[in-house]
Amino acid sequence: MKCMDAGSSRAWQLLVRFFFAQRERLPAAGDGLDLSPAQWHVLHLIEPEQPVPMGRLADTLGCDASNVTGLVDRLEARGLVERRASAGDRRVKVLHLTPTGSRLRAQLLRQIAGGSCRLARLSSQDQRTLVRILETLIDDPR
Amino acid sequence: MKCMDAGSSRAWQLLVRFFFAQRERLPAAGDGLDLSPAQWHVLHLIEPEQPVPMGRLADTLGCDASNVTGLVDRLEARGLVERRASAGDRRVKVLHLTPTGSRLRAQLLRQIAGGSCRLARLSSQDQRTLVRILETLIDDPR
DNA sequence: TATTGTTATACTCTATAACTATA
DNA sequence: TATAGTTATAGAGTATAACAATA
Repeated sequence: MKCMDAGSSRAWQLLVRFFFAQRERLPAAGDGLDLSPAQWHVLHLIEPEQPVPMGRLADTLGCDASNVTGLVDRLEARGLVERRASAGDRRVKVLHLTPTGSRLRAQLLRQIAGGSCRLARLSSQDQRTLVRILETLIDDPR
Repeated sequence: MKCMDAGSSRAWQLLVRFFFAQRERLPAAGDGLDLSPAQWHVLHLIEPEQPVPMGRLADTLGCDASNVTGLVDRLEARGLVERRASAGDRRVKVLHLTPTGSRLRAQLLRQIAGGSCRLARLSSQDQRTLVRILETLIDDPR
């Protein structure tokens, strides 16, 4: 199969290794904030003033809708997000960050930024290239 | 703090998002093999003919020892790994891959290699750059 | 006494299937 | 009928605390 050429295969192997190495450190990142990795991810995905429908969240997370229900239940119980009925289609519920949620998210982003120390050692050019490549990888459908 | 400059912070955020995006897709990778992400990870870590003590596995996974007990219980129930008492210290149990486990692990590695499809769409130059950058990130101590 | 792994317990994450309300 | 979200249920992952066997 042509997707296993040397360059991309090597890059993939490195990404997987880097991914696993960092993954173990991610829960620690949200540790002081009492967030599980999944909650951490959800909070990361909802930007203030930019509400997200639950269905889209399920798509982005790549998990079942029933799962999102529980996830949001817990976040809502902590007063971090709010469900509101969508104006156009009343079956849809959109998620808004509360002020508390917004503040916690900001803390979270600061913690994430703190993890970028290694990346800061890259040259500016490499940083730009990395950003561009990652954007390609993330945006590319499937 | 100087590690929070715009370029590295953006790159880090994208890396984190990419990790999570992949994380949700990992079960799919082991899907045909009926492996959860955690089991996937454990099997990935035990090389044939190179047994691993349970304690070291807990360290590598970054989780509690009690967690490893359950994880290994399920793998052992499927005949993929085997607990054996260590010769030197009989408190320690080392994990060996069974022939079945070894075969499944080989399949797993082939699937991982297949995951490089997205990366194959990058230009050769980008692939080389990505490899170089990732090597820097991984080799750099902490 | 200290360490390795297990057990008991509790909570979160995850999926499937059946259900409700809306379209 | 089809879709968005919920509920019920079950299994896996995770941590803490108490425990057994060994050092």
